[in-house]
Order: sequence, then structure tokens, then C-alpha cells
Amino acid sequence: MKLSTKGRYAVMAMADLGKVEPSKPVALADVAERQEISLSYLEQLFGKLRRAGLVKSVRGPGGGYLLSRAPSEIRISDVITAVDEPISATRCTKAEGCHSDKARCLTHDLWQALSYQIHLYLSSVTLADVCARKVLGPRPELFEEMVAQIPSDIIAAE
Amino acid sequence: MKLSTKGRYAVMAMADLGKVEPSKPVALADVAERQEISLSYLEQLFGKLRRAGLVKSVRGPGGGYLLSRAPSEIRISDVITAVDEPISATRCTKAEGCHSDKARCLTHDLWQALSYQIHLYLSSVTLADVCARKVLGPRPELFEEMVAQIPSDIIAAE
DNA sequence: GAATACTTGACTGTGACAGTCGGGTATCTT
DNA sequence: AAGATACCCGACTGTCACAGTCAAGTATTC
Repeated sequence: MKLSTKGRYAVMAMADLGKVEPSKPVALADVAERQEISLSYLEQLFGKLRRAGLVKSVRGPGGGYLLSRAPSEIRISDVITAVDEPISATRCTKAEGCHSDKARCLTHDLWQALSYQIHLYLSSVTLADVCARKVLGPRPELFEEMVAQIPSDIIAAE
Repeated sequence: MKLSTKGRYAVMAMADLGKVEPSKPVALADVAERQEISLSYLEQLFGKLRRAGLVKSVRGPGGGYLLSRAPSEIRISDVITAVDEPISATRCTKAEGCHSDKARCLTHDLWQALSYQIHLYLSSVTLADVCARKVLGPRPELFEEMVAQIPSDIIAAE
């Protein structure tokens, strides 16, 4: 199970934009330095973010990128889907396979439900939440329960 | 964002074991044929499942694998963590990085919370649930809401 | 003792991620 | 107009896990 850092880099960079005052473009070089991400790699990511309509670019000296909406109006799921490959957890397509093979469809439902869970969570958190350190999601009252249930090996240790 | 099919194969195979009567070993070759998974690949996965204590093996003719517990006592998260690499969504370790770099820690919290969400869901579903097609998770009443919120591009189309 | 079936390790191809490099284009400042 | 700034774009590379194959071995039953 792997959650790529690609989307994480994008969120880090977007949060960086969200923390300075709006209407002032931020140069990618500054973001790269503050977040310790390769400039060239950031350019790739921001190309996708721009095409997705999440940021606007200003060329020339003094230029850079700025958020196209308020941080509270940008969901983390928007950022993730803009830069990541789409979630593809299943092998059976709608066209074939699922009809004859019951067992495969059972897990297909499971994986689809998991995708929903992930997306539901990432949709519930906005850039503004991340900047304000409110990242516990739609049900903060469950956080203690969540932590208690997790065996340590689910998270890669050191 | 990618959810590997490795864990899915493992769940499919475990569900296959769960659907036949217990105490009768099932040959991997049968599972491979029913689930359309390479036999050699299945052998790899069941090696991990056995070392994790989820299945027991019976050697010799008439042998095979059987679940070491009742399907209702086996959580999907047990299966996933047995065969998958641990979830590693973050780059900053506890030892360094997180102290000086606030912005990185912000997304660190976010990704950790996401890992919790995923694990919470996968812990809430058992093998028996999968076999009985009850895979909506801890809050089935939210399913309609979930579906309504998902843009189609989050799931790889066709 | 032969057939069955698990067990193990080495090996290979593919694809996404992560990152680099080099050139280009638009725009502002002087 | 020139040049500096900074976005823009495509090609390229290394690494790693996944997905799968192959071959040899060991234990057990009939």
C-alpha cells in the first residue's frame, strides 16, 4: 500500500502559496527553497495545477503563481487529483469480467468503497484547514479512537 | 494515488478460502484457477500470509491452506498489512526534519490522518463481510452521500 | 516410493515516481 | 532595445515495488 509523495509535494506547495498574502505572485524558486523540493519538479507539478485551474500564473519579473480561489475553497482532493494518476485499484472494468466472476466483484466493491472513503476524507479538508493545522477531518471526535486502533506497523517506522 | 492490487489479490484468495467449508485444506492451484491469479504469484502471497499467522498450511496430497481463524475474526487490514509494504506516505522521520520545518509537518499530520482513515475503514470490514457483500464500512448510512460527492475522475475510468 | 502439494529463492519485465537538463516564451525593468 | 526574471515544455534517467516466471527442493500421504 503506497500513498505517493507526489500529491504531498503539491499540497505542501499549495499551502505555501496559501500562507502569504493573496494577489502577490509567489515565485516557484521561493517555494522550492522553503519546501526543499526540486524547482524543476515543482514546475512539472504546477503545470498540472495550472491546467486544473487551481492556480494562476503571472509571467515575467515579479511574477509567479497565485491561488485562483481562497484557501478555504480549495479541497485537498482537488490538489491530489490534479497531480496524481487517477486511483486505479481494480482490474475489472465495467465492460467485462464483473459479470461472470462473483468473487472478483466482491473485492471490487470493497476497493471501490475504500476509494470513496479516501476521497470523502480528502474532500472534507481544505487548504485553509491544513494551514490552520485542522486536519482531523469530518469527525474529529473519532481521532482518539482512531489512534488507539492503529497497530504501529501500518505506518512505516523510521 | 495508487492502491496496489497486491492486497486485493490476497483478499480475493482469502475470501475464496472463506467460502468453502473450514477444516478442509484448499489447494492453491484451485484458488489460482477460480480467481484467475498466477499460481506462482499466489505462492508468494500465501508465504507471507502464513508467516503472519492468518492461514495454516497442510502439506502432502490433499493438502493446501486453511484459514487459522473464522472469517468474521479476520479483518481486511490484517490481510493487507501481511502482504503489502507498510504505508509510507511521509518523508520526514521522527528523528529529524519535523522540528525546523513547520510546513512539512502540516502535511505530515494530514497524511498521517489519512493513513488512520484508511486503516480504520479496513479494520472495520472482515472477511465474512466481504463474502456476504457487506463492504460499506462502519457507516453504511453515509454511502449515498459518499457516492454523490465523488467526481468521476477519482476512479480510473475504463 | 511415487505422486501430490507446499516451500523457497532467484530472476525478469513493466510502470509510476522522483528528479534532471536544456531549451523556449512571455513580461517587466532600465 | 536589451536583458533579467520567471514561467513553460519536452525529453531523458535512475530507482523501486509490483506482477509474474522458473526451477529446485522438502514434507506428507497413499
